[in-house]
Amino acid sequence: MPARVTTLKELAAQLGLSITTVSRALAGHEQIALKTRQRVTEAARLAGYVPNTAARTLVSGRSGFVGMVLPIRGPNLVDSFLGEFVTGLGEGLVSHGSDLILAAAAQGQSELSVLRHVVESGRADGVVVTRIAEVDERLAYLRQRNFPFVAHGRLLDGDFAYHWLDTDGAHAFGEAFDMLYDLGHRHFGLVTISEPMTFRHLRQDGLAAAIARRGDPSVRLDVATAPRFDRGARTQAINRLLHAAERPTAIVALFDELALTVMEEAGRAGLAIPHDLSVIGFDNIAASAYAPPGLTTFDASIRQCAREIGEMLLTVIGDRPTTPLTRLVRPTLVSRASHGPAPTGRN
Amino acid sequence: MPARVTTLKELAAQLGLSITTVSRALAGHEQIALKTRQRVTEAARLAGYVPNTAARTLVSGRSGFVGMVLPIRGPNLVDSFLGEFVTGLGEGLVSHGSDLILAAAAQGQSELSVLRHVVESGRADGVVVTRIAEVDERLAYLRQRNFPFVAHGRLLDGDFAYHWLDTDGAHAFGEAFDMLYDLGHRHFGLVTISEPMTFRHLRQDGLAAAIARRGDPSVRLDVATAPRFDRGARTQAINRLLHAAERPTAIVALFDELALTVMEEAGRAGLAIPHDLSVIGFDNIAASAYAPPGLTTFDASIRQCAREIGEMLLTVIGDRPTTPLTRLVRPTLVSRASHGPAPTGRN
DNA sequence: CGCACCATTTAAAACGTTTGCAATTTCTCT
DNA sequence: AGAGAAATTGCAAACGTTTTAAATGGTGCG
Repeated sequence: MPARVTTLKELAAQLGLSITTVSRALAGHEQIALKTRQRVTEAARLAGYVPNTAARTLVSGRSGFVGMVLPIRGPNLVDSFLGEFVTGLGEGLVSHGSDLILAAAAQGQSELSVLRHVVESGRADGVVVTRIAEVDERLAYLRQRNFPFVAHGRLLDGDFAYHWLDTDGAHAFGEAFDMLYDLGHRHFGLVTISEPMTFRHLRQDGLAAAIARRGDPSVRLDVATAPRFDRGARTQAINRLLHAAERPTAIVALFDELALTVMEEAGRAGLAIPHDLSVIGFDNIAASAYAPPGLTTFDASIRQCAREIGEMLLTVIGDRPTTPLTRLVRPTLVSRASHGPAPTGRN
Repeated sequence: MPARVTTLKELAAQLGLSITTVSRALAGHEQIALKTRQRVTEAARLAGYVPNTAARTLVSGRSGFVGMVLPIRGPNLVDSFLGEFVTGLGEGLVSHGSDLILAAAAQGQSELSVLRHVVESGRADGVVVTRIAEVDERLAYLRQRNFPFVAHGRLLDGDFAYHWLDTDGAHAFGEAFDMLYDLGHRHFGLVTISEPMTFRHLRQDGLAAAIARRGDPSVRLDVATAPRFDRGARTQAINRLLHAAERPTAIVALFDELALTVMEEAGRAGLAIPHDLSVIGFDNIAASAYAPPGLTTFDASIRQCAREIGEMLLTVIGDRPTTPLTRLVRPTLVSRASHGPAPTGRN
């Protein structure tokens, strides 16, 4: 390894040129003689010169970073998409040479305060916001701050324009209903969460809309609700559904974790899947492929979405488009063995 | 929201003080009068002032960031620990207010070049290196560069001192062998990968050592090897093991993904687990709990380890300890239903 | 030979912060 | 009141880069 040249100054001294010329040569300015440019580039390469990020950021106002807040939840709660999401985001950013900053929000610390810190400190040129709440203070802040961001998810009311990419959960849930209806199911269960996240709303509405479209008054929908991270309450709610006098023949869960719990509890109650009960989830997490008999679910291709989000954000940072970039991604059905025809006789 | 004050200069002007005083007051210097300190702090709070990271980094030489390279592999290959690891790391860093930088290495781009870029650009004060190879150019670079880092994993030969945290895979594999031996197993299979990662070496050595310790010449070990990311070759190697004239009664896999494939292929071959074949994995990924009959494996508590790595790295950055910080974490056995007594009759 | 013009290079300011040292103010004591 | 010490505050440089505006040197032409 050659002697390390840290700074432009050192490189300039070594070449007998001014800092300005070296800087411009490396930036490829036409006004610098081609021969000089080549000489400088070669010397920089040899010296392993990498421009100092802090200095460049300070003068240019661009850090080349994209930020994201990482909420730290209870000791055993890890966002099941984080790995995929971060990989996709990295993939989307790498072509422009941008890096990702993950700023952790400790338990109890508001996500907004961390977000503000990231934004106001100039650490990032833009941010990604995920898991949109029905009333989302982060979006409100970013908007009034006029800071570049892309949301993974939508607000319910389009009261202000912003850039987002969302999974079309409404469509998926409609598709799930139609499929189950065509298999003879009339009595449905929905397992959902109590938190005011917009994706919950959208998926439920998609289900309701599909039911309404069908216009069959014999269709019945029972809903079980529990807080997102309360495993006990979740199990309880699901069991109420499973042990009701009239049990649904098909249960749709807001996401796979819930669907897997449904399958577990159904097994415990002696119900065979899909013979006695059809179950459909959403997200296609790894475990869903392995949980017998294999969960039918929807794949939202998180990594691909995150990649697009990264690319969108780079566009937003670079071009500051005035019309919102929006993208609705339709999830694909992953048909496994947890759904089937409605049971014929009453059990 | 109050009018935004971005800079120290503006804040100083507003308070009728010099930049120096404001800076010192916010830093809590004793030499600034208490009353002034309080007045400044309050004004800063009100104005929502957050110091500019670039400027601070430039002058102090500390960025407050910890870096990590994120290798982008094939479209469907996501590091299964990434989510947990990143969460733990964030958790470890958050108390000191450090953020995490994830620099993606595009497919085909060398991880080292990205690491160099992160280091030389002054983006990070220290880095985390995972998945240590038997000959690891990243470690060599960081060492000669004398740059703070903590490795997740060990080199095989302790030829130079560095800071690391590792999972005691050798111990776990010994434990697995002992348990299976005591259950009557004598013919073992090992499913492993061909890449020269040190964790492979350590785990295999742990197994070999346990076998040697037992000193029973009737113990036999067959090894199936395949490239880490080649699913076809993996299946093939496993099937050679399963369909050998004399089939092992117990298979130990280097990690859960391999163990799950073993269970799948065993099922396909009509073998009942654990009746005909015991399988033990390593890592305790989410799917292992769901894959019937439930994979017995070892939990390495990645999140907790990553958290410790984060804390170690902050110590390394702050104190530059001369003696290496090392920590060997013993994984815990997660006993599920994929292992049992050796089959009595010969099949 | 001198002037204008072009190509190429450079000096200096700026970004926002921290910090060594100096300056100012306030206090204490005689 | 005045000197000296102590407490408090401020000036100015520095970090490494980009960029504006200006300087330098060379060439062709009259």
